[in-house]
Amino acid sequence: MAYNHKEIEHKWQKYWEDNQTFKAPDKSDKPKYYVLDMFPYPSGQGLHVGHPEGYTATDIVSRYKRAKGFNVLHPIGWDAFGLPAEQYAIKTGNNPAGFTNKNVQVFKKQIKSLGFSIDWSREINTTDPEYYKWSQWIFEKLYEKGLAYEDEIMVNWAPDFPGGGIVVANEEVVDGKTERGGYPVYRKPMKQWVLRITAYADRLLDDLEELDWPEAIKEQQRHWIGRSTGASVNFKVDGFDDEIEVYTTRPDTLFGAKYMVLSPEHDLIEKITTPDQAETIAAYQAMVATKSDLERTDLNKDKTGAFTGAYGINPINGEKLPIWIADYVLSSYGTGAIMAVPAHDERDFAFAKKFDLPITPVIAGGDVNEAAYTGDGTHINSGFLDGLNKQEAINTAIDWLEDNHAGHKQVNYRLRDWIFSRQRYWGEPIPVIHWEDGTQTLVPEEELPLRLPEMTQDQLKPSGTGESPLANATEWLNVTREDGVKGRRETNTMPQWAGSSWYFLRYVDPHNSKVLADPEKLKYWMNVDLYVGGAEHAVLHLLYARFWHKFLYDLGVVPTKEPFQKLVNQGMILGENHEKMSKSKGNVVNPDEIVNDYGADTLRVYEMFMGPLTQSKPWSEEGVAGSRRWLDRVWRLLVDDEGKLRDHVTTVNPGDLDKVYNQTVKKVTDDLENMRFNTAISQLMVFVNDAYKSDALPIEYMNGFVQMLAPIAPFLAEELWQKLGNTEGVSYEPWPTYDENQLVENTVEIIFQVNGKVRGKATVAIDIDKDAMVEAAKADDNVQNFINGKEIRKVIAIPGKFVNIVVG
RNA sequence: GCCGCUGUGGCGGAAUUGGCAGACGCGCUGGACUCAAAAUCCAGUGGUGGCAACACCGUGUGGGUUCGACUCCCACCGGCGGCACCA
Repeated sequence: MAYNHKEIEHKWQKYWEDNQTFKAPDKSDKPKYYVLDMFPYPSGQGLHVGHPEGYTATDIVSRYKRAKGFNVLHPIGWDAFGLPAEQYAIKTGNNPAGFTNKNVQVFKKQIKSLGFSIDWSREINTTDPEYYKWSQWIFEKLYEKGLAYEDEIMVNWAPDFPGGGIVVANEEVVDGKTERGGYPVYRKPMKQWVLRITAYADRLLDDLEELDWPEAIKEQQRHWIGRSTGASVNFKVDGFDDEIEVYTTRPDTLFGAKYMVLSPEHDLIEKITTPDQAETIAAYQAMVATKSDLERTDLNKDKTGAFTGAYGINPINGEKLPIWIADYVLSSYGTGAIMAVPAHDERDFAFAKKFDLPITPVIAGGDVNEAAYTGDGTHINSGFLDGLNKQEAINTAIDWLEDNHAGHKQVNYRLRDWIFSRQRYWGEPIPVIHWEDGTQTLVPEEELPLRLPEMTQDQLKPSGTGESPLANATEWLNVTREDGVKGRRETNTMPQWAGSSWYFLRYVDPHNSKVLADPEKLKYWMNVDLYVGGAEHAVLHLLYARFWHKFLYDLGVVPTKEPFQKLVNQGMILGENHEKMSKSKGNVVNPDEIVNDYGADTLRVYEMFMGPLTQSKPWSEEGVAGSRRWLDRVWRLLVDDEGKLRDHVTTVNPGDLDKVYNQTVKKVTDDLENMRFNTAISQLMVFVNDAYKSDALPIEYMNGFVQMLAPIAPFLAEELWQKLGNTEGVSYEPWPTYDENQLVENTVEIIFQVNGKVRGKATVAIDIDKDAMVEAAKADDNVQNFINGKEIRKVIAIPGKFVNIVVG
C-alpha cells in the first residue's frame, strides 16, 4: 500500500483534535517554553507559502521541545482589525465582522491542515470585545499616566487614501508615501491622539543590548530612536526680546556659524520677518505647504529658502547672523531651528553656495572652496577654542555655554511620539468622551469594552470631513451625563498596531474577565522564548510592543522588561524566477494546492529543506516533488505493499547501522537546537540511504528515526509510529539519545599533503603516533613522486588527521 | 550617500576551531527491473587533459598572512534589505 497523504493527514488531524494533544497546562513541574509566531492578519487571500515557513519552524521547535520535556506554549490568534474588511464592507454592504470571521475560518482550516501543534483553546481575536476591552484598558492607563494625549500636531495626512483620507504614524511613511497603498503623504497640522513613546526612548534603546535578536533589527531600532548628544544654544534676535533656541551636535563650530535657519513652520517667523521680506516669506511658506513629504526629500535635493530680513546674535562672539527659513530644516526635530555652519556641514554648505552666503572654516583640514569638512582637526578662527581638537572643543564650548547661560548640554532623539488615532470604523474605539463644557473624560473602566456600533453601508461611507465614519453613528455618538451635560464620543479608532502590541500576554490567560492576564500565569510563561516572523516589522510592531510592554512593566502588570527574548526573522520565499512572488508576475504558489497534491508533510519538509530559515530562497516545483519522493522512500522503508510493517524491521541488531544512527541522533538534535532544519533533514536522508542498504532494521533505531522525523513531518511520523507498534502518540515520547562510544572508531582515514596539497590517503589506527604517521606518508607512492630529490624543510602532523610535508 | 546582510557546480544549498571544497536534494547520464513505458532500486556526475594511475585549474575580483584560506586581514566589484536633509 502506497503512502496516502490525504488519508493519513486527515486521520491524525482528527486524533490530535479529539485528544487535545497540544493543550498546554498552566500549572506544570516541567520547565516552560513559549514559542510564538507573529500575529497573522486574516486576509481574504488566505495563507501564502511564506506563512508555513515560519509556522513550520516554530512548530518543529515546539514539538522538539515537548519531546525534550518542556511544557510548550504555542498559540495562535488573529490580528483582525484593519482596512481591507472595512473597504470590503463599504463595497458590498456586508458587515466587516462577518467578513473577518469568514477569513478567520479559512485561515484556521489551512493552519490545521498543515499540522501545527497549536493549543486552540487559547485562540484570540483582536476584534472580539472581550479582547479589545483590554486594548482600551491599556489606553486608559496610558491616558491616566499622561502618556496618551490629544494634540494639534503636524501629522502625516494622506488625503487620497480610500475612504476619505487617513492620518498615519511616522513609522508607516515610506519614501514619503503610505506604507499601505503608496498614497502621497503631506505634513498637516491636525488634532490627533498621540502616545508619548519618546518618554521610553532611552530604555527602548538601552535594553536592546540584552536581547537575542538579529543585529540588523537592533540596528534599525537604534537608528529609528536616533539618540544624539549635543548642545542647545540660545541666539537673541536683534531688536526683539525673543530668543531662538537651536540644537547642534557641533557646539565646537559655534564660531563658524554664519547664518541661521528656521523651519517654514517655526512660530517666530511671523513676528521677526521685516515688512519688505513678508511677501517673499509668505510665498515660500505657501509653496512648502503644498509639497508632499516625497517632494520635500526624495525628489528635491536642491536647497530652497527665503530670507526673513531679521538677524540673530551669535552668543559666543556677538556676530549678527541673517535668519533664513528653509524646508531642509525640519520642524519636528530638535527645536525646528539651526545655526548654520557652512564650512563644516554638507547641507549648510550646499545652502550657502546656492544663496551666496559666507563660508568660514573653523577647523583646519578641508578646503571650503570645494566641500564642507566634517572630520576632526585643530580649531582655528575660534577664539578660546583655537588649537583644540573636535572633542575637546565640544566639551569646552558646552562649559562656556553653561557658564554664560547661553545654552546647555542636550540629548535629542529622532524618535517622535506615536500618532495613534485613525479616521476609521474597523478598529478599537478610543474610550474618551468630549463634553460640551469643554472637558474630556475616559469611559469608566467598568463600562469597558466600549463596543463598536453596528453600522449600515451608508453610514460606513466617509463622512467627508476627514472624520471617522463613527461620526455617522448618531445613537452611539451622543451621550448625556446625569447632570444633563451633553457629550460626544471620540470618533477616531486605534491603529492596527494596538491589538498586536500586547497579544502575546493574552495567550497566557485568554479568557480572564477580571484582568488582562493573571500575574501568576504571566510569571510562569513570560517571556516569549522564541519569536519568529518577517523582518518587515523591524520598527513598527516590534517597537510599539516593546513600548507597551515596558509601560505595563512599570504598572506592575507584567513581570518582565522585554517581551521577546529571542527573535528570528525568516527569509522570504521567492518565485521560481528568483523574484518576489506577486500576482502580476504570475509566480505565486498556493499552499493549499501543495497540501492537496503532495501533502502537508511534503510542504513542511520542502520548506525546511530549501535552505537556512533566515535566508531568502527561490521556490522549486521539482524540489517539492523531491521532498515527496523522499517521504515515499521513508514509507517504503518501513511499510510493505499490504500496508504492514516490513519483515526486515527486527529486534536483532547486526550493528551495521550503529554508527550512522548515533551520528544522526547527535546531528539532528544539535541542528534542531540551532534551528538548522535543512541540515537536520539532510542527515535524516543520509540515515535512510544507509538503512536501504541494510538487511535488518533494528526496531529501536526505527523508533528513534520516526521520533526525529516527527517534528518535521508529524502526520507521516504518527502513522509510522503506530505501525511500529506504539500505542501512544509520538508527541510526548522522550527524545532519542545517542551513545558517544558508538561514534568513536578504531581506525581513521588520514590524508597526506605535500606543500598543503593532498597527495595521498591511508586508513590507520586511531591512536597512531606522529612518527608512524610521518613514516606512512613518506612511504606513500604518490607522496614520493613529490618529495623525491627535494629537501624536506618541515613536517606538520596532527594525529588522526593529516601529515603535511613541506619541501622546497 | 550611510548602515546591515550576502556572493561556493547546470540549480537549491553543505563544510563545528584555519586542515580531504561541493554533504544532502534537484537536474542530468548509465545500469537493473519491464514486452515497453512510468515508478522504483543501484551507480556516476565541478571544469580541463589523460586509456588509466593521476595532473592542472576551481568558493565574486585583486592582493596579503599561513606549512595550509570558502573560513582570517586589506582593497574593490555585484546582488538583497533598511535608512536617507534628524543639524
